[in-house]
Amino acid sequence: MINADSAQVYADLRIISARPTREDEARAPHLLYGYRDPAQPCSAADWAADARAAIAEAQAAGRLPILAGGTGLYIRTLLDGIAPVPEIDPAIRAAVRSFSVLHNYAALEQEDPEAAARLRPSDSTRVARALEVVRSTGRRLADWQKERSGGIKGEVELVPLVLLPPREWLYERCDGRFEQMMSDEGIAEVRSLLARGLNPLLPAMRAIGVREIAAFLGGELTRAEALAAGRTATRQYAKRQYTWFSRQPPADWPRFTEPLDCGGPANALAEIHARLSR
RNA sequence: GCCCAGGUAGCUCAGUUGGUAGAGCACGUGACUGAAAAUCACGGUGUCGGCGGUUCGAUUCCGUCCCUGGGCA
Repeated sequence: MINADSAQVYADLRIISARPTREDEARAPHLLYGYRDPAQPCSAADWAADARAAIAEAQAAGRLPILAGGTGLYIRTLLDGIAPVPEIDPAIRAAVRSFSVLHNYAALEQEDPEAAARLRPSDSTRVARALEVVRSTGRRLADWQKERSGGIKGEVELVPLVLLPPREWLYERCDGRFEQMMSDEGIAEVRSLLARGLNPLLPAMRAIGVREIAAFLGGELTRAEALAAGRTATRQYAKRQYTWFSRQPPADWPRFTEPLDCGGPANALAEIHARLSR
């Protein structure tokens, strides 16, 4: 099993990211789960490189690699590749991220007007990315993006399956899942993560559940408020995944739309087996 | 029982000198090229508590009833 989820890569987030349990992990080798320190953020390209290695490792061992996870950009990067932008100068990155979108957008209009015209002035992540790329590499992001490298789509036999269970069923699961995160173990996990004093902008610090439970621990939210906020955030995230996986993957990837409880996973696996045996 | 305040979107509330109403959040739809559990865009979803009255027209004014909160007994 190879993880394709951007939060499950972080060591400190076993419960908060709903990683496979130790019992699950005992059933088969699991790779790329909890393998990174939250202090070192993982990018889509970082993960894709690790996933390529993990797939090669599985194949060398004569095992069938199964990727599972909900980060669409990661999977796309692995299969289709990504623009070969070099590492960004850390000082430039830190400087860009310390400014407001407003400030960065004004700078982008000067340094890469084409990108500024393409992006929303309020889109802080993309504005910052375009700006750090042009500053650090001296080349516009759009120029880099004319090329994609590292995709393994042509080198592997892919058996994709998109899971799109009924929305109502999914939302009930989201509510139940956040209740589990608000357990003593989940709260303890967030408490020790907070104790590390990491930059709150790091991906692991932004994971759903960390914010809400931190607010509860800090006395800004009651337990009930934190629970409600976490459930809402989980459902909203599920909806974004739903939109991505409904619309972004190629049309010929099969969509599995049944609930995934009580035989659902078995049905999904049967579908995979059926496709593999063809 | 009496007095006061309030009843407007799923929630918290604004507003309409009488011409059927709008913010935030929630919710819905979508975008997505190195932070993606991120970031962003679009959309108002409503017997304005009920019933009567005045009026060309009432969510708005009047009466009455119901409900909620507070106070006095």
